[in-house]
Amino acid sequence: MAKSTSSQAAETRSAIVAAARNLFTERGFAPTTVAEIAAAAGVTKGALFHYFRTKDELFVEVWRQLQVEMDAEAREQAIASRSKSDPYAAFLAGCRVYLDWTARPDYQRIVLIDGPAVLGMERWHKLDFELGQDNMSRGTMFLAQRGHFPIELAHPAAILLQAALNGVGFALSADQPDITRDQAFETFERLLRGLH
Amino acid sequence: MAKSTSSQAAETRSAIVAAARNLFTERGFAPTTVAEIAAAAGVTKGALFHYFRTKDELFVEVWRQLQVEMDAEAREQAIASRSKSDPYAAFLAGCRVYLDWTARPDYQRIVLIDGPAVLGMERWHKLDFELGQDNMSRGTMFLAQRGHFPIELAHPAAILLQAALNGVGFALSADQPDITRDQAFETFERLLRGLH
DNA sequence: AGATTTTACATACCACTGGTATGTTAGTGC
DNA sequence: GCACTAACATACCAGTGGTATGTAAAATCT
Repeated sequence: MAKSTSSQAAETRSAIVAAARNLFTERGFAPTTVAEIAAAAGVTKGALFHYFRTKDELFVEVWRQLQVEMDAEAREQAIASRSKSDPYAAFLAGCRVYLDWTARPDYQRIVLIDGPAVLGMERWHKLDFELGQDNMSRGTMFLAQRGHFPIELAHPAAILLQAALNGVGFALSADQPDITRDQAFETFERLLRGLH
Repeated sequence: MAKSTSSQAAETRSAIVAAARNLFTERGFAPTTVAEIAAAAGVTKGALFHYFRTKDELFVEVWRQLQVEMDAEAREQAIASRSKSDPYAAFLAGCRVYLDWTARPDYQRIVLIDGPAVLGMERWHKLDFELGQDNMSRGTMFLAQRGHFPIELAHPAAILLQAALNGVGFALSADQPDITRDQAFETFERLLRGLH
């Protein structure tokens, strides 16, 4: 009794991804079993392994989905905040969106915590920094060009700043109220402007 | 044929921890089996589970060991670099030591990558920030007191800066030579001084 | 429009994993 | 010397990711 049309098949597939995303968020990658994922998606393990050769491969798909969503929103907000009076307002808006995402439990657990552990450092570095590092580097490059901070430090600065945003998400989502989102972003902005 | 004296027992225990540390560094937490660890330590699984109730518990011990070593070296260097002309030279020296550790493969894999995934966010946050965040906060607090940046941002700044150092270790240990250790630290210093 | 191949799953099964239960032997206090 | 415990070894188990195999429907070919 195979599902007939290919659109139904696509539905099945995305149901699996959605179920995996929920369970990975709630309980993390390792403690979540593929049987649970299949059950939550309303299919059997056979179906799951038909679409994904391994549990890791399914994880990568979920990981990618989150990154793409985040990136889309960041770009959207960056474009919306474009202004001629403050040429890097757009860049700053993108950073703000990214900061918000780092505080989201799904993004945090899947992308920031389990991501490096499952993918391994080399794949994670390649994928993650490909996506975010580029935007950040453009921002620091802009600052270097008009401030008096050396242009060869633009890339190192981008690395440091993106890592700072990654880490602050952990602090924000921890229940302890020793830091607010606005404080975090204000500090980030000061660090940025402090460069030039 | 139980090992007799308690000193021999301590040796066995530390052999297990050392073997685990090596294997966790080389292959990561999940792919390393307890049987491998026991074999590498020259004992059986029974011995391992005699000392550690669970694989996680063994991991925590390894994790702690690394953190303690790092902290000891940072403190040592900080004290050695104390000077009256530059009152926060000691703080900076500690940061430098920490940066070096974030680029080490064992510290990176065990503490920074697998740590959050295995411990979970809440335990990780508690343990890690207990150890490292405190030092960093003292440094930013010092800066806040004599610069013109608001003291309520000292703690957020500490969080951002430590995360920045965490992240830069990844970039440094990746084979790509787009950033050097000195560039990274110079940039970090600029960010620090930019605060006030 | 029948035959053939491919897709989309379900079912049954397997090797291996972390963990447990149960030995067994040497030391320790009395 | 005798109970008791610490320090392991051995045997075993439930659950896990993954595979091999089966099967019905859809797509494709002739």
